[in-house]
Amino acid sequence: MASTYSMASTSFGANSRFDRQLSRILNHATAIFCEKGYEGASIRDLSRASGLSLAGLYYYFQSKDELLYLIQKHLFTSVMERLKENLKTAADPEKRLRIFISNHLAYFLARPKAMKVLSHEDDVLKGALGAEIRTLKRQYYHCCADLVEELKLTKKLKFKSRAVVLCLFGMMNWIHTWYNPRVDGDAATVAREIGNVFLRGIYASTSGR
Amino acid sequence: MASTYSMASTSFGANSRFDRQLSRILNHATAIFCEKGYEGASIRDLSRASGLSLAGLYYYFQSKDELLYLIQKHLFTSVMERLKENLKTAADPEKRLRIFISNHLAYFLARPKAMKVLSHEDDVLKGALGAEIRTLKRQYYHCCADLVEELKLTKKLKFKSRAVVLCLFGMMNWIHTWYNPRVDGDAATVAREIGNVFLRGIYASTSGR
DNA sequence: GAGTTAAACGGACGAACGTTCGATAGATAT
DNA sequence: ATATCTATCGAACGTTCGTCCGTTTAACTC
Repeated sequence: MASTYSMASTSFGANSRFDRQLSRILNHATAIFCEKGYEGASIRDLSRASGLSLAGLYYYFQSKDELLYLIQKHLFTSVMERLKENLKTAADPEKRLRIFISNHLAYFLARPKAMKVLSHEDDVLKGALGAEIRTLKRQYYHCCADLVEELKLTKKLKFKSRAVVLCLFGMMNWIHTWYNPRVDGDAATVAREIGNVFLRGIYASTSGR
Repeated sequence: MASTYSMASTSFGANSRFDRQLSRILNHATAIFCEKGYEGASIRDLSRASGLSLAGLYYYFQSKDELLYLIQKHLFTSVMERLKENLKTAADPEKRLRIFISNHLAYFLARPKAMKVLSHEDDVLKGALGAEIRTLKRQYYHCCADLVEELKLTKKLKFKSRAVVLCLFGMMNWIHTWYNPRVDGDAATVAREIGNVFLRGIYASTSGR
């Protein structure tokens, strides 16, 4: 009974055979959770999709909850990892915020199904697993909030930080409901457009109304 | 067997005793769908919450699907009704767009659970019921898109209309994940803030980048 | 090639699911 | 007083659910 998991960079990270198979299963699970929702998806759906038996699947995880936990945890740690790497290349506050936006969109528009699972099954997990995911999410939020605060101080802007940061997340995360690469261009294009709206939106606000 | 429903203005509209009871049930259903999600919520949960038996509930609707349909349909028609009323009071394109935003937020921040059900259970309805809801949604989207287009022409602005309209919806609809009236102020306050970010965001864009 | 571990399986468990049937109490109409 | 209709109920139907037990095959190790 293998009970520790290792995570690498691409997809769900694969070293040993166990990791590779688990990765395959998590990818199938992501697709199914995306299509039917966590509650609407059954382990039997996953069994059909992955070609493994019901009992065979349970060799790789302990419960349906843990399945969702593994997916969400991997996504948060993975996008955060890339963010930290990308932020090293710039010191200018505006550029750094643009990097956050393009990192977020590049990562999640390349994984639209994962994006939906992350934002749609946001508060499904209860107990310890849910608490851990919420912690990761809060860390990611604060990365963005810090960048906005940095910019705000540098340019002496005036706005409610909480509100505008959550506006930015709204613009970015709502995308999974409408994005079509053929109509809307690639991730970099959308990142530039959202960055434009957001930065102009907060730049003009040096006075009250 | 009663098979036609009437809808009035407040909550779920109540004329006859039947309508009043149906309204009560739909309100309970909204709360439960909000808390557990459509798939995760059971008719038994609704039975417990409403104090009616399982079989007694089915006197008021034909299926769980129809329950969700009734909720979503009422919300769309109801918010649209108010919008049209409110738009009568202004002719200036910018004011009209601000009215759309404040109408949307006033309506949905007063019904946070309904807001979540509407955006969270967006694509669960299949078949004819789902198609009808999607039509209502498209109409509502176009109301907003037309207002943005109006403003764009008047002020000779330059941007991808589709992208910015969906950015606006993103900001507005993401709110159900974070809004706290004690921290973030009332609906009018949030509407002003989002309106500021959005309008400044699109006003500055008369050139390409 | 014997022995051990890893990986998968069939088949079942009890519980919960959406839905329906036939019965019934109260109200309304004749 | 009788008949009809509205609103409700208990009890069950057939499915599907997540999970687990015992066993078997496949893959290494020595």
